[in-house]
Formats: sequence, structure tokens, C-alpha cells
Amino acid sequence: MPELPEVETIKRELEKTILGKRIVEVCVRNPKVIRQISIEKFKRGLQGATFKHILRKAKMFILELSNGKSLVIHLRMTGQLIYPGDGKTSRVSFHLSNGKILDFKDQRLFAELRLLDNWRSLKFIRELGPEPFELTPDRFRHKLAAKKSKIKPLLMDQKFISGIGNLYAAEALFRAKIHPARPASSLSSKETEGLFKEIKDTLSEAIRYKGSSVDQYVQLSGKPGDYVRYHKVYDRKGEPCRACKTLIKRISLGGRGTYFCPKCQR
DNA sequence: AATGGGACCTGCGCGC
DNA sequence: TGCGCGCAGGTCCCAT
Repeated sequence: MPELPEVETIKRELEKTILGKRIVEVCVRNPKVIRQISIEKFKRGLQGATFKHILRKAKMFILELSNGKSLVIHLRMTGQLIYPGDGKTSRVSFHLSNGKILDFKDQRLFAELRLLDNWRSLKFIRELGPEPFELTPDRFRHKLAAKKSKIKPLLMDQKFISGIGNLYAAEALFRAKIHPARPASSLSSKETEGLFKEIKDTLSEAIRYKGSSVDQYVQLSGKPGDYVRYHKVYDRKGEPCRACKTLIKRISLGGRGTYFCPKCQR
């Protein structure tokens, strides 16, 4: 569930806190989250290195290190980064040169930590589609026109457009008054234009409120984000639509729970 | 090309 | 109250 706004929120906080700090020691309590390389190599590659640049690509963090390697983190659904942490209940903790700890936590162990020589060669990153903020309304319209798939699963397809997940796809479609099961190519140019604007506005507002704390997401400090109270449809099945009082419905699309107002969204 | 299912994992909510 | 089942979600992978 951490989507673009949540990852961006944490990314900005990481820049303010750990940039320039050196990793003194890495403690791995659950090896499962470390992908591709051995724990020993992972530790050896990190210890002694300094955080040089902090980037975000869609929902991924890229922490570039002084030794040329990069720590690449995908939180998936329940991953958390906490700073300063206590180093106790985390799957992995990074002990820094200032005596503080960056904790990586993850209830469901789906998250992924990688230490890469070149993060640009990671397949998932290479195949990412453009982020909404990298597109123009025209490009977005042309991309949609070529697709017959349902609009909501399409918005969540990271190869098509990256950074949007289940929550913000639902919210943006509500704001654009578009039914989530509409074939993408059936949208009028006015609708695609509206949808594009609502996607960007929804993401920007969510960033402004530091993300949506549903499930496990918290900011780097451990505080929840404030955007949940502005949600119009997500996780509101059976509750009245904020615009028309019709009860919000939940259906399954592409195997994912999809919330919408059957009256407002056509 | 589009869709559907299972896998991964664990805590929680539900029904009985 | 207690227990067991199914579900949730991001992504990959396989099948149709």
C-alpha cells in the first residue's frame, strides 16, 4: 500500500535525516527480505559506506552509497522505514555514525531489499512506465486510447504508468467520475483529460498530507499520514458517498478490491 | 492483448 | 469466549 505519495514522503524525510551519514553496522534479523545476494555480502557492501543520494522511482527507494553501490528498497504492502528506531523489532537495522538507527520493519515479509552495483539495470525499474508527473495530457490520452483493458487495473499497471496503487487509483477515478471497469479506450478525450488532472491532484494532495495511513504505513518518524480523512471511496464499502449519499460499492477487478460510487461514476 | 488464478506472508475480522 | 477460515495487498509467473 505505500504508493507514490507515501514513498515520496519518506524519501523527503530520509534526505533531511540520513543523507551524509555513514553506516557503521547492519543487523539482519530476517534474511528473507534481502534479495539476490547473501547476507554476508549485503552487510559487507553496506558497512562503512555513506548515503550519498536518495532517489525515488515510482514506489521504490534508491539509496546511493559512497562506494558506488545502491540500496534499493520496495516496501510492498507492510514495509516500514523508521528513524530514529530502537533496533529491536525490525527485520533489518542500520546503525549509523551518529549513534542512531534506521530500522526496516515488515510484518508480512513481502518487502524487498537489494544491494546493487547498478540500480538502473534492475528489470523492474527498467520496465517501469512513466510517472504521472512525467506525462503530458496528450501522451496520457494516446496511451489510454491504445488499451482495451479496464481502466482501474490499467492505472495500477506499473509498466503502463508507475506510482499508482489500489488506493489512489480508486480515489482518482472517483474524482474523475469514471467507473473503474470502463475499457480505457472508451474514455472520451474530456474524460482522459479530467482523469489525468485528478490523478496528479490526488497524488499531490496526498503528498501534502504526508500519505495515507491505512494498513501499516507511517512516516519515517513513525507518525501516521493525514490523508485518510480525505478519502472519498477507498475502504468505505457500505458508507454513503460524500457527494450523493449513494452507498459505496466494492467489487473485484483484476483480483483487487475496488471501491466506487455506482451513481457518481459512470 | 486481456484476463484469471496462484504464490508469497501474517494479522485480523468474520461466522459459527 | 474460542477457533479456524478467508481475506488483504504489490508484483511475478503461468495458463487460457
